[in-house]
Amino acid sequence: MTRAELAIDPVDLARRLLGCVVESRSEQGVVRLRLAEVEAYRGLDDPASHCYRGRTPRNEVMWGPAGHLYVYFVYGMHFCANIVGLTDGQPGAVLLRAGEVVEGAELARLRRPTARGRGEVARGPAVLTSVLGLDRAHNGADLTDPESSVRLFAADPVPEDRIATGPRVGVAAAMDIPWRFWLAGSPAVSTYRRGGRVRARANG
DNA sequence: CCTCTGATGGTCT
DNA sequence: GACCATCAGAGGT
Repeated sequence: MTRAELAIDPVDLARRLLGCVVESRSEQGVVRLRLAEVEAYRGLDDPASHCYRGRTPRNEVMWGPAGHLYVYFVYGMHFCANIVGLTDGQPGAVLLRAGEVVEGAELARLRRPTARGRGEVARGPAVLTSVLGLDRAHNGADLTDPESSVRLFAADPVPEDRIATGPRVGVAAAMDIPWRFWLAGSPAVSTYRRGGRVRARANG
């Protein structure tokens, strides 16, 4: 995808990214996955965002430009990947939470031998990130660069009635903001309740 | 089916 | 030193 296509409000970008394909190439091979679940983190007034308390070395990439990867380390052992959207003076990105593996299931399984889904799906942001083989070395990677080892490919926009929404997962703040989006009925999106905090409903 | 917990270290106050 | 945008496995409050 082009930078212009990605330089939009992160909440709109989250919806736009559903169905799009992320490709990761390495010496091990190629994994491509179709995004099925994402979350938007936008602006200085979003208490769940890493940027809520201002610009720091960690969140630097979130301040733009659009189309770059923001990869962060969490819980002492996992990485999560985001795609930066329009910043326009405000930081913003979309967390990649789940996807269907459309190519490289064998490699995906090799990278996550114990993950649910047996390599055909990547459920959860840390699983998705490791299935793509991404870590801190990929922080800041340009997804719009044809030479990049990580790229993003557009899909036809998903019809509104195929998109479900709900509160973001694992955040204590802003539980009332429904900035989690997923493909209704996708096998990559777990219906498993996490800590009784997940509440959502498909629109169609 | 469900809920709870240990693992493990970077980041910021 | 508290707080994590988590995962997978264990065990039944």
